[in-house]
Amino acid sequence: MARAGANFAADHLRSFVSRIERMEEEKKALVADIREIYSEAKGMGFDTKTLRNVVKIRGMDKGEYEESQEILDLYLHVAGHGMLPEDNSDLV
Amino acid sequence: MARAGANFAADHLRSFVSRIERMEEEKKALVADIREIYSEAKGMGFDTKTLRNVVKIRGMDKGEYEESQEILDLYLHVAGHGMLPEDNSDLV
Amino acid sequence: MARAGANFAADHLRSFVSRIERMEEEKKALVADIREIYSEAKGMGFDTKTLRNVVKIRGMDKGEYEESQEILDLYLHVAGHGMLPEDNSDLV
Amino acid sequence: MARAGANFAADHLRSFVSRIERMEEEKKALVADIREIYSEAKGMGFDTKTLRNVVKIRGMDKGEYEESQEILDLYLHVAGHGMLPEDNSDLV
DNA sequence: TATCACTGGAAAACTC
DNA sequence: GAGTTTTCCAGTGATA
Repeated sequence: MARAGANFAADHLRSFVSRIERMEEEKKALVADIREIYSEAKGMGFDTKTLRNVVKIRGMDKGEYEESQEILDLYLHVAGHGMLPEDNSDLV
Repeated sequence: MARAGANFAADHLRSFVSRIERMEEEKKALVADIREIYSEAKGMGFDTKTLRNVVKIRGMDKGEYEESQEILDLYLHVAGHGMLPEDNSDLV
Repeated sequence: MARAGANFAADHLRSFVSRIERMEEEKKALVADIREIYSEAKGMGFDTKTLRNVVKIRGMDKGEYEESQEILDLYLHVAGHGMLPEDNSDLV
Repeated sequence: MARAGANFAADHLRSFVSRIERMEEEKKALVADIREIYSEAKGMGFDTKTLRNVVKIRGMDKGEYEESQEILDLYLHVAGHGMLPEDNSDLV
């Protein structure tokens, strides 16, 4: 049989493509499931946006979140007043 | 001339469409300008996401922001511990 | 026992959060697996970018069809108001 | 004078915020104007939804063309690797 | 009022 | 590890 090498490669290619496509399907289903849970929570009166925030924050490094809050506070202070509050930072 | 009414309507339609399209262009340009400012700020070392947050919060009613923060804190507490912190709320 | 409602809600909140976090973990693992397959294919001499394009094209057909249907619906809606195709000249 | 750097940064931050807020206001006004035009057209007997569709279709052509070009690029990239069109049979 | 669709931003993932 | 692209979600506006 001619082109044995090509067939060999083609077989592998087919295999890779089908494996990937199968996993993409699983991933897609998983995303749909997650969305479904949020929807369910919403149906019970929970605030979806806040819930997403909770999951995000819990997934963050602890200090990471606090730091981002501090930066936000600093920006808010500076934007809202004529002078820097404590003069203890270069802002960025 | 026949179809005077139709032409009349067509003239108005043309006018409406062109006026709308012109304003849509202006709006598009404005959005691009705003994005440009954020980009400029970023180039000076400011954190873009935080900056957007500042603008958003400043545009919110004051109590509104504080309330959303309190709800977030409550959710975080509940999600992170086995019991409710103060027992003074129905959560939602 | 007092506060049954709050504890009930808290239990649900914890349940939602843990279910979501668990699924997010699965999703994360799945993404890693997919990446692994691409890596394996690359090791066998396949061009990763091309392989991704193949998967994308194969998955795109359905979506493309639906999108073209939506555009057709738009045209039909306009045409249904006597603006297309004969009256087209009156539009611009 | 100490802290010149911080004040400098603070001034810039305030400037960015006020410029953005001003432009957001303009954008808001523009959106209101567009809505007003649609309302005016409606008052003259035009169907608002159809009118919006007309504007959308007229604005869509360019984008649609670019999208089809991207799809073509995908195909060409795959074809450039000897997978299309003759070797198509080996793919699936 | 509430749902639907769309635009625009944030985050994630792949590439180099 | 940085930049770019892609995917996802929040917010806004229109419609019923």
